Amino acid sequence: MAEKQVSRRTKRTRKLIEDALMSLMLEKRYDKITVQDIIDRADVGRSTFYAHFDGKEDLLTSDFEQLFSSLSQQMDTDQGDNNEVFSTTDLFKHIQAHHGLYKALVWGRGVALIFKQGNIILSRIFERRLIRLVDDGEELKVPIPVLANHLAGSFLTLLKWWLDNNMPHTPEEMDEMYQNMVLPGVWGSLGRES
Amino acid sequence: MAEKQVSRRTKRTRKLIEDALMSLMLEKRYDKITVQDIIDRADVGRSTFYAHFDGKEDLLTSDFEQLFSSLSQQMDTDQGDNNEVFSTTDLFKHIQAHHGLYKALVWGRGVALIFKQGNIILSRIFERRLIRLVDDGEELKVPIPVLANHLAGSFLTLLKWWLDNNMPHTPEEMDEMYQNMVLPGVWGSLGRES
DNA sequence: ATTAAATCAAACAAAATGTTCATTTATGAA
DNA sequence: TTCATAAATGAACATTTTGTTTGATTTAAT
Repeated sequence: MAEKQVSRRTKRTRKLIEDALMSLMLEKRYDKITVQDIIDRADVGRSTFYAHFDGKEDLLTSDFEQLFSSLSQQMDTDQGDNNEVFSTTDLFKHIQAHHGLYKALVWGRGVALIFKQGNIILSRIFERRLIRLVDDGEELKVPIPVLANHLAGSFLTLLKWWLDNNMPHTPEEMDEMYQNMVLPGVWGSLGRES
Repeated sequence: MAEKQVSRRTKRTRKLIEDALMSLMLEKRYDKITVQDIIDRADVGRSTFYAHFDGKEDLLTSDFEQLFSSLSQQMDTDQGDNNEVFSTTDLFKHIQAHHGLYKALVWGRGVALIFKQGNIILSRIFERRLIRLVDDGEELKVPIPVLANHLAGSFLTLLKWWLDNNMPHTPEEMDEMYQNMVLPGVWGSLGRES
């Protein structure tokens, strides 16, 4: 995997631009932000911007993917014992640590991306975990993909609520609520007792 | 409430434009659609468009509000007996009836709007229903607003899955899955047995 | 048939997006 | 430190999209 060779100058510039977008996103809706705004804030030439990104869209996805890939990586190593197959404490912690960033994303067009990309990534993770729990051929009240989708969606919904309300609870408390609301239904749908 | 006096001609034109946007949204992402696209499709003059709407944004919210207001109205009259406080069959039916429209909305920028506006409207409804179920002062594992948010979010997540997968189940089946996944957690969080 | 409202096309101004290029600046390898 | 070169600059430019204005036409209600 040939490490992409990037000069520190390039790295710095990219970071300048990315940070500019983030800071702007805290102030106004993504679709109201122009490229001009970004390069003004980043104090970077117009041509420089286009040398690095194809446009606003590209910039946003770049930011976002970076963020979520570190997260999904963490969740994947982090298997958890059987009692905590669906623990989200670490997720909430990760997000608390980067909450400025996430908050920015949860605003404007960010919501769409979070709910799309985030759902895809999390669903995949939950699906893998669910499959380990059921014997194949087993008849379920709710199909696995729907369950996985539900687990991911519920998490993201709760996450959004948390961020929208300035994180009034600890990650542990949030996880507890999540477990309370979601687990009974999941176990039931799998035909298990909690 | 003086009924707004609109000529049928105006109504027709507005509908032409609204339909044009809908049909375009099935083809490409909302933010890639230009006003030019819309008026070409609607076969309507540029000035006419701006006579009716402030811009694309205005048009979309107009479409959306119209759709969701009829829905929330229906849900509000439709109280349901105690066993079906959280029945969503009618919701799924309503959406099936307008699925072209919803599918369009669930695409591009629509997702953001659905998950924002839709969540607000549904949360309000669920919150009212939840309040009727608990004695005040009662200590809950999960606060009512969080529960309401969860109910709304789970519904919208499931709805999106349904539409994304070309509605492979009947509204009744979808509602059953919804109940299976969501109710046990809600009753548990309220400190009740199902 | 008359009239007022609504639509039209076409031409604008203004804003935002991308591209190009000659010039300057910083980087890292020698 | 030196120096070749990769990267950033900014200013000019073409293009696209937006939103407004005009005055000529069409349409629908009385």
